[in-house]
Amino acid sequence: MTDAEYVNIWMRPERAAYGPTPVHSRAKITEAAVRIADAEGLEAATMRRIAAEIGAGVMSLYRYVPSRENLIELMADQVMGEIDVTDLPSGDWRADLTRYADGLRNMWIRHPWIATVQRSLPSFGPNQLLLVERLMGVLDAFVPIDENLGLVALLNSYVEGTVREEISAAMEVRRSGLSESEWMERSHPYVDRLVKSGEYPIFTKIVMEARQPHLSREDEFRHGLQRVLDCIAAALPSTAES
Amino acid sequence: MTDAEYVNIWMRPERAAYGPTPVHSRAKITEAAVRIADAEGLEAATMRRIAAEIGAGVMSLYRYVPSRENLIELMADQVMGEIDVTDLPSGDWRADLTRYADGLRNMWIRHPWIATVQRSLPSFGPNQLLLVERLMGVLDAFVPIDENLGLVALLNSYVEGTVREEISAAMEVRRSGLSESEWMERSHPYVDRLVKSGEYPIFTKIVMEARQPHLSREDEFRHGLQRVLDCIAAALPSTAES
DNA sequence: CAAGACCGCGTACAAGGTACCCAGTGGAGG
DNA sequence: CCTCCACTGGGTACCTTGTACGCGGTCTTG
Repeated sequence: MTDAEYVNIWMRPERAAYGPTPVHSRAKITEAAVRIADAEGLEAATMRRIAAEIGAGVMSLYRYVPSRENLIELMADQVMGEIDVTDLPSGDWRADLTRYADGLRNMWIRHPWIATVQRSLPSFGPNQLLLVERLMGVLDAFVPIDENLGLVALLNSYVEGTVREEISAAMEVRRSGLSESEWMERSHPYVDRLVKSGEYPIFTKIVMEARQPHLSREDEFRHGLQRVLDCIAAALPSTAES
Repeated sequence: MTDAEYVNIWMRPERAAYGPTPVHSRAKITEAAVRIADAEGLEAATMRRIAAEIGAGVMSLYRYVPSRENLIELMADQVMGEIDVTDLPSGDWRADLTRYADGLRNMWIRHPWIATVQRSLPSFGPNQLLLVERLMGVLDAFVPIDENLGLVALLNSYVEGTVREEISAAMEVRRSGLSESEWMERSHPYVDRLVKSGEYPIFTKIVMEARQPHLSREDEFRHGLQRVLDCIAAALPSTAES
């Protein structure tokens, strides 16, 4: 079976039970890559950089991982594993989904590069799969599976959409290499021009509003989450009241 | 003012009013790049490829666009302009938001690479800004601006989240270079192993369900959209009934 | 103990973004 | 009309990055 014959990284055994004892491991490589991506962005996690991080030769990585793309899949699955879904479902679906949503949001904030990686069902890794199992188990007793899929998708979309927005400005600041205040300073003329043009009254309203004291990101998130949960509640039969 | 001094691509004039008449234009370059990305993915839209497409030298592109990253911003704004939001708000907020959601979804399906580009408010281009104006204008009369932001974010998240899911499998198929049936064939052993392991009952349920006849993507989208609109309705004052 | 599969990893190459340079062009000032 | 020079298209070259290939050493199996 040649390399290309494997469906995905999860079907490929890490090592064969033969030959010298490996010095490194997928786990070590993945952790190093995640560490670099967290600190400097996914594009900084080059094969050379990762190899340097763990004190390996660049090409040694390819003994453990078939390609950088596959490594990124490993990274994605790894951070999915950080979301605590033990003991789900607990019986209180609202509490369960809230816990999940918080966990997902915090994970994204810790690993903002996750926003740039595509994932699809057939390439789900073990952590991702377990997450789906536990998460969808929460509503499984109340609704048919496709309704469940829709509701979970709604929740996921809400969380990811919200966090994406939170993240994107922060990512741009980092990408520019400027400090946050320098970056704001730099953006000012553009925003100012738009506001002064008078053509964007609502944009202007947003900018003005942003200067007012308002809810913290956290509270804003909670508020929107309640809305989504209410929306989900409306789709459940009355037997699901918690 | 050196190149780096500009806030973003929108603050930088396309050309100076001096010297020989330019042969190309930002618009032509952007359109070519979008065409390539639509057909072969964003990573196929290299500077060399784009230059070849419009019959220009590679380095000529840099007379119009400071960098590939900025070009991608131009592309993103361009396709945002394809969403028809003329005459919004019409007075019927539900119809307006439905039209917008459909437009957004169709645009994403036409340009799936959009899923991989990050966008943030301070780098919004004219089309994106106009879209925000018109879209948020729909609910502006009914709710305060931060509530409006939250509701619009919910709608956007739903649409983008849903389309991302639709797209991701399709993108993976293309990336693999296989035909869809070959790809399904290839995935089979993995899915089979998971199902047979018995450890993933809900995943199994999803897979089984997928073999049953079910709603079309389109209908599924509409169904979920209704749910989101109901959720938005609940957040509006009674004066907003349409 | 011989064999062969596997180990770490150096070398080398292809692809892609882009800095730099050059010759040619055409509007502004004389 | 001529001169000047900021601008034009674009060729060459460099740097970064992913990764194919091969080598000398190692460890399990027959």
